[in-house]
Amino acid sequence: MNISQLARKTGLTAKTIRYYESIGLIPAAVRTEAGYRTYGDRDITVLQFIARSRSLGFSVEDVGHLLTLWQDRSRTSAEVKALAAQQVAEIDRKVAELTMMRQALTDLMQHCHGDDRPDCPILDRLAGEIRAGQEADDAGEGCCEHHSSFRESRV
Amino acid sequence: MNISQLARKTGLTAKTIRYYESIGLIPAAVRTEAGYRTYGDRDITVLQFIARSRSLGFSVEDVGHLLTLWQDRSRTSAEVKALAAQQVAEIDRKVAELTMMRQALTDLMQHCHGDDRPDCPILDRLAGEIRAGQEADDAGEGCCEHHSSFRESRV
DNA sequence: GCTTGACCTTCCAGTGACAGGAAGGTGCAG
DNA sequence: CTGCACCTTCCTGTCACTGGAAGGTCAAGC
Repeated sequence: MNISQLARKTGLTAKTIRYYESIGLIPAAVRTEAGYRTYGDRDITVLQFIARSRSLGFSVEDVGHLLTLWQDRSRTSAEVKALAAQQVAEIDRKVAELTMMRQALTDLMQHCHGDDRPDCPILDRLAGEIRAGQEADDAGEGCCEHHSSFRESRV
Repeated sequence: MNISQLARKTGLTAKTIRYYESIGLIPAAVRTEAGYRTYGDRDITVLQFIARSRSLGFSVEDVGHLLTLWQDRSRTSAEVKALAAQQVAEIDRKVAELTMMRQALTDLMQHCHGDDRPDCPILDRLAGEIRAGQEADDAGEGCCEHHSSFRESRV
């Protein structure tokens, strides 16, 4: 089986498979005389394992760990379950972060009439101006001040 | 005001501010004779606007758009609200994706006793094996086959 | 034998939004 | 004048790939 056949059977791209080989996630493939990579049925299973793990949000590094555990006959199921639990916790963290963003955004939108007029409370609030008579707390600071805790991460 | 003072007042880092200048998100700062960037109070407002927008999940490109709208006295509030709505939709999409991942993960975990024994249904299912007597549908395919729709994105 | 087109190879660059660090210049207090 | 904190630019690294260039290989059809 050539690389694009394997790609088709696993839902990955040939590029991705070569990439996984290059970073050592999978061992180097056997080559034909002409240098073409050849694969067997075992490789389909391995790459599907990887694809499924990635689709569950595990990082490539985590997948490497999972592959090791999978090959290791002496590992305990508790180890694997712990990794999965950690992944669930990470997902929960991201959902919480996104939920806070969503709340802040819809709060902003609620104050905006959203019509033809140029006056826009969303921009005013992003700039730190709080319109009189709408919220009485804080003086030009604190409206959306979670940003240090809110810094980037992967889905 | 030097760059690190501005950084402190906005919650960004000096690196980030220089980066924003380098990609043209903010105009080039005025320099002292020695080449130091100097900033005024207006810059605090602009950078806070940027920091708040970023913390709401807007991409740097989106923030550029928001800044343009902010400066543009003739834009309508509807335009801004539409951008915010788009951002909310994006957040919802990510939450849905994460929620599906979470569900699939907890389903897997539910079948794993998580003890000292090496037998692990999580790994078995990632590899495509469905243990007899637990689920009768599908034959080695289809268990977690959403991966094409599940491919990467930012929080 | 020759061409065509689909495959395969390697290598390099780009993505987004910065962070880290090196090498060197500046400003000011003691 | 000696620290030390700050500033500058430039280069590299992150993560998980993707795109593309330049070139080799294979099988089919003429």
